[in-house]
Amino acid sequence: MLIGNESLDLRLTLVESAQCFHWVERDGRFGAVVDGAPVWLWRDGAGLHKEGDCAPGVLRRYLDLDRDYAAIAAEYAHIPAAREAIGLFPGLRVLNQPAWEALIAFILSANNNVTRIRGLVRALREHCGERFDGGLYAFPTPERLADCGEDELRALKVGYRAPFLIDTARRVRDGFPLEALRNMPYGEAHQLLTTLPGVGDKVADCVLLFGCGHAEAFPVDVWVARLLADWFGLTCKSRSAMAKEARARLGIHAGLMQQFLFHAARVGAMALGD
DNA sequence: GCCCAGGAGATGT
DNA sequence: ACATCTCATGGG
Repeated sequence: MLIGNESLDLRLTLVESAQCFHWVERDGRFGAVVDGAPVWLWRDGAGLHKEGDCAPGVLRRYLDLDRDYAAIAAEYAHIPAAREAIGLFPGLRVLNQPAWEALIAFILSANNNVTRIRGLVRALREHCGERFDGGLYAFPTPERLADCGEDELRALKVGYRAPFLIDTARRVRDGFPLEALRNMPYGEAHQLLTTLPGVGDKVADCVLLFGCGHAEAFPVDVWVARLLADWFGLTCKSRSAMAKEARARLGIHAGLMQQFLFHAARVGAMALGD
């Protein structure tokens, strides 16, 4: 079924840009469990297509298809590094994932690399997520993860993050208002998220940007810290101070811009100094 | 062996 | 508020 014909590079957005870690590519299609059902996405000459029970509107929102990225580009056209990064990746969009999935994935991301994060997310899904036809696994539910033992998760090689996953899952199971974060002011939502085990400033910003619709949330990891120093002249500040300054300079869509800059730096598409 | 990876938490000042 | 250390794991 055709779901749209907007500019969207599925591989870049769902896999390569490291904003989520669970989509699989098979025969040129991209699959995952979305909204409780397996979905496969692909593009041909007519546009973007889906196969699966997921409603088209749900996928359009997940893929951020209803946002005007040309308008975002115009917003940042006066900033050379920003303009260059946007121009390099015309098919990149910032996903709207379920907050719970972004939360678990980015707790695993701490002091880790993209390849290994992907492996850990897969191990977690295959160990305690629901299996569907076609070999796709859903994210484990908060209830299921809350009942895991620490040794059980350590056997999946999540290492010291095991208790973070379990304790955060218990907080969510017991009523932490994940869904309310979307409608809170950014600062309040950020502060509340950092009360969860394994969630610091950076992971909180990832959850807000990729899972709660807060486009101003600006995660600062090792790559973004380098790029802010090199391309924007921000140095000698803490990560949180860099994030605050970046939000001030880049405005209400700072986080969207961050994703273009992050990817440009990480894949070496724009040079970083030493 | 060392350093690094989409960092966070504990402890000390 | 800021600096330093440790925390598993795998790849270069």
